[in-house]
Amino acid sequence: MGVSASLDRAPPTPSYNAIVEDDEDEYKPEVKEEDEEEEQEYKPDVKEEDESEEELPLAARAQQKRKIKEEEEAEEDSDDDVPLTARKKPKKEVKQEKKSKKRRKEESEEEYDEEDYYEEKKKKKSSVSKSRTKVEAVTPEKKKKVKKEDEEGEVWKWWEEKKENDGRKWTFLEHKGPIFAPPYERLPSSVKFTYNGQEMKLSQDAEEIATFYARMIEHEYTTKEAFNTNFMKDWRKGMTEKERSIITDLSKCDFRKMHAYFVQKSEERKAMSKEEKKKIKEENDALTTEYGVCKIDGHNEKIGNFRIEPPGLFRGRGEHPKMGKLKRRIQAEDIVINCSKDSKIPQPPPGHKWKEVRHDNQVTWLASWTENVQGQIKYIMLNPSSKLKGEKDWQKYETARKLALSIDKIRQNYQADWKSKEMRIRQRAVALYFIDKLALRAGNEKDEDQADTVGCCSLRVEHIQLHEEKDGKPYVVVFDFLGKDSIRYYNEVPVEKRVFKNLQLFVENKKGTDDLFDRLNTQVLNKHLSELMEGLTAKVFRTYNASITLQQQLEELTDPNYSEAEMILAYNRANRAVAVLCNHQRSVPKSHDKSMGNLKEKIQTKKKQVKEAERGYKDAKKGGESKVMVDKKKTALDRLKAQLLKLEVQETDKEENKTIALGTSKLNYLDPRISVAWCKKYNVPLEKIYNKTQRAKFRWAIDMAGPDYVFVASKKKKKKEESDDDED
DNA sequence: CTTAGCACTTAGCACGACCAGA
DNA sequence: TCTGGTCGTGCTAAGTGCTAAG
Repeated sequence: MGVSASLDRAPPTPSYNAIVEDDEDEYKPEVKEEDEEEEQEYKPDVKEEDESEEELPLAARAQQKRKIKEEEEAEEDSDDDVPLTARKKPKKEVKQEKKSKKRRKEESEEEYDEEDYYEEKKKKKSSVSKSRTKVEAVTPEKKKKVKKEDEEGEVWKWWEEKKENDGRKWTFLEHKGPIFAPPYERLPSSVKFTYNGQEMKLSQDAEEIATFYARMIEHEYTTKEAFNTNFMKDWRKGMTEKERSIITDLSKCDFRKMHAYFVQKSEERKAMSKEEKKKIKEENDALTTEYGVCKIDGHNEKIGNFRIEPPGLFRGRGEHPKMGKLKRRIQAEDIVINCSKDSKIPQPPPGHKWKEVRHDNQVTWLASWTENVQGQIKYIMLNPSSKLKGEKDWQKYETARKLALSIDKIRQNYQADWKSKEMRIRQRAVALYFIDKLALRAGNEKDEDQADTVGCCSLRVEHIQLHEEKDGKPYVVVFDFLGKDSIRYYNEVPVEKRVFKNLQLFVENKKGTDDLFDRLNTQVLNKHLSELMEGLTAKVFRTYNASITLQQQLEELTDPNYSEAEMILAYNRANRAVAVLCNHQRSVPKSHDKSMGNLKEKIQTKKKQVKEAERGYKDAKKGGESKVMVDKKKTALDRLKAQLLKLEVQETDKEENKTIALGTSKLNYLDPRISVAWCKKYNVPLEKIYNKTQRAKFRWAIDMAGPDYVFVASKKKKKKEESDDDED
């Protein structure tokens, strides 16, 4: 099966036969008139271009360009080379409680015409791919087995089953609905709130909202103006007429008693006896067993979040304009339930009704509600260990692997586009280059009422600096912007001259607050990408580059003779390379310095011990002690040395990990089969790499990948595929 | 087309359970 | 047994990207 042999256990994505050899012309790079010589640049008639005017001093060139630009602008509306923003309409009003249309297709979906077709296909396929799971092989009584298997926590090997490709996500779904936040309990009357020094008994609603704030007064959120303003506004809405007339100034509110009360409460909780804690845990487990599991297509699967978010104050990240707003309590009346028609419909709490019960098997969620702060829909969905999530995950990595097959082409393609005469194409090409090289996020447009963060397509001029030369390197672009979650991205990147010149062009005559890529947005980019490869979007590059980096790094950093500790350090380093690439950060753990100090101390002590042991050993040897004695000392010395090494490794690891979060990439970007294969190949226990949750999530990969699995075969080795069958 | 709505993935942080060393 | 620290887990915000509506 040639190239796709290593992919052939990959049902999720259709049509791998489309992928052929690297150099196959799969898509038409619409590069017009490609020029052979570097400098023999295609000359756009009106537009400026970059290289061929090399000789002109920069300033002169700039002027020239500016002039052209002006002309260009003068007749802008006639061509399609118009900044996208110019077409954009002003921001829409904030829609809080939009009535959503309920016209759904779910009623009709029971009978699909294609059904038979898929049945057919399934039958044909199943003779080949039907799994030989021990469980299933023995009994044809699948149903019975299944029940047993789930009770005992055995594995549903869905990845060995044929995947349907209609949009249907399930055929049977039954669950108990969500768990609601516990009702508000009033404060004991001994806990006083004072306003302007005056004791005040608050109404229930006002008190509840006050407690949300009181819990947070130690947090730096409460020092932010936006937080306080938003809170005050929403709090006042929850007050009675009378309260509202009195409480007008947050700074006159004294929440300290309330705060102290909660601190005390939490200490009491901590101080509970073993038995009490156990009892609570058991009650909790019981709830989890009842509500945390659903029945889907003959299997029990865990639900991810079956508890409704409790009311509280919205905590946005970064400078979120809505921070401090009240997140109101969710009732059954807010909840839409999704389940099978023929399932036991979940019961709303006594005296309540669901907002709606629907039976939409085109979606994966079990329940949803609209949150009031941002007007977004929240969902209750399955746990990552579920088939529905796992299959999607698997498919994601298969798409990334597929990208590997055409990445060379795509790179050539966008490099050629750097010279395009069309501005929008150049912008697209440079943006794509960043996405590919730097693993930037796509960068969708955002509303004003969210924190000001950007991704690639939404970069603004103020987010980059261009240096003809920096620290001895030519053509350096300095990126400095806030990305997702307001995490800062700072990077100094030497780029190709062409890219640099293009950027100078994009920046020209723009204010810092103007879009860098004014003729590009994510839809345009993704449209283009989907033409290059089926299923290709901007985010695939992140997955691809993350996974391939891990594979390469592992290859590079692993020495088969390593001890287990060294193996793990090697793995973490490879993982870290990816985390750095993807800019996955974390705040330095509070205890970092301290625990680092402890570690260092330990190392010192251990060093001393090693020295002593060394001396002891030498003395024994010289002193002509018995062979047994000498050997004993030698063993002791070796053990100490090993311990020291382990500590030192730990130290390195810890220091390097200070501000880098490994978890995110491990969970979301790294094809788990790479890690599994590596573990199997070098006999590293998988538990050292993946904890229990992670192993559950990646069960499919653990089962599937053998020691020889490769994410992508290294270049020009794609012929000998048969051996890459990762069976078992 | 553009835009809004929707579904789903990706993200860092807080907190509590648990564990190793004093 | 206590304590300090680490780690796992839950939580929920914040992204991406597709599609239907306007």
